[in-house]
Amino acid sequence: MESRLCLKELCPVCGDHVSGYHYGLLTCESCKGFFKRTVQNNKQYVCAEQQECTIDRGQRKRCPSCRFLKCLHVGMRLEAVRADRKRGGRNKFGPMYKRDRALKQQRDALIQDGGFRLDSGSSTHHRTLTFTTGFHPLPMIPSTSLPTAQPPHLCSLLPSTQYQSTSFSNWKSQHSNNGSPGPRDCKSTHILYSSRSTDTRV
DNA sequence: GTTCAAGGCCAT
DNA sequence: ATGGCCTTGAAC
Ligand SMILES: [Zn+2]
Ligand SMILES: [Zn+2]
Repeated sequence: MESRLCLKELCPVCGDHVSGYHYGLLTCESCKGFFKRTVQNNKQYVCAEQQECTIDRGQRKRCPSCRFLKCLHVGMRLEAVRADRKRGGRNKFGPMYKRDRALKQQRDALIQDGGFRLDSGSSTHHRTLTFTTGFHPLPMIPSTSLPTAQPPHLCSLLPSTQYQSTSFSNWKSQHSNNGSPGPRDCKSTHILYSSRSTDTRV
């Protein structure tokens, strides 16, 4: 029942339970970590099939390539991964997370408020919609999750291509190497100046 | 002082 | 490499 005490949403990537907002939307803890590792270490995956692998709780480990692709397709944002690796604080998505939460919360309130529970026959009298919280009648719920966000066209999201967008997307060092699978050593090698990029954490 | 998402740690 | 849990820290 309670939407907050359980977060009954499912991860749009793998279907596992979400643990909160991560890099732009609600995802599970594992996909959060996977996305972070992938972007931070500039991992390059190659699908052994045709980029059509099923990503679910039990198979998400099987094809990192399709998993990362799906991460991007569902809207996880590269720019939410900090190139400078600074911890804590709030990024520019903070307000959006808050609004998205409010939307979901209100939607839930409507549903539980008899929104879709049409009286099972009998009384033909219209029930007065009492908004417990005193909210105004919402025009309509767009149903989509993050409407106000500006989803970059999927084209520019693909890591396989050269050009990236911004922030971490300067893609650090795509030129770092070829052949050797190890971008690694991000810990010892402090890459990049403290670039501010699009991450507006002032 | 509280939030809570972003990064770090480390046992699988 | 994965993912559960921990620490951090600007916004509120
Ligand atoms: Zn997931
Ligand atoms: Zn695949």
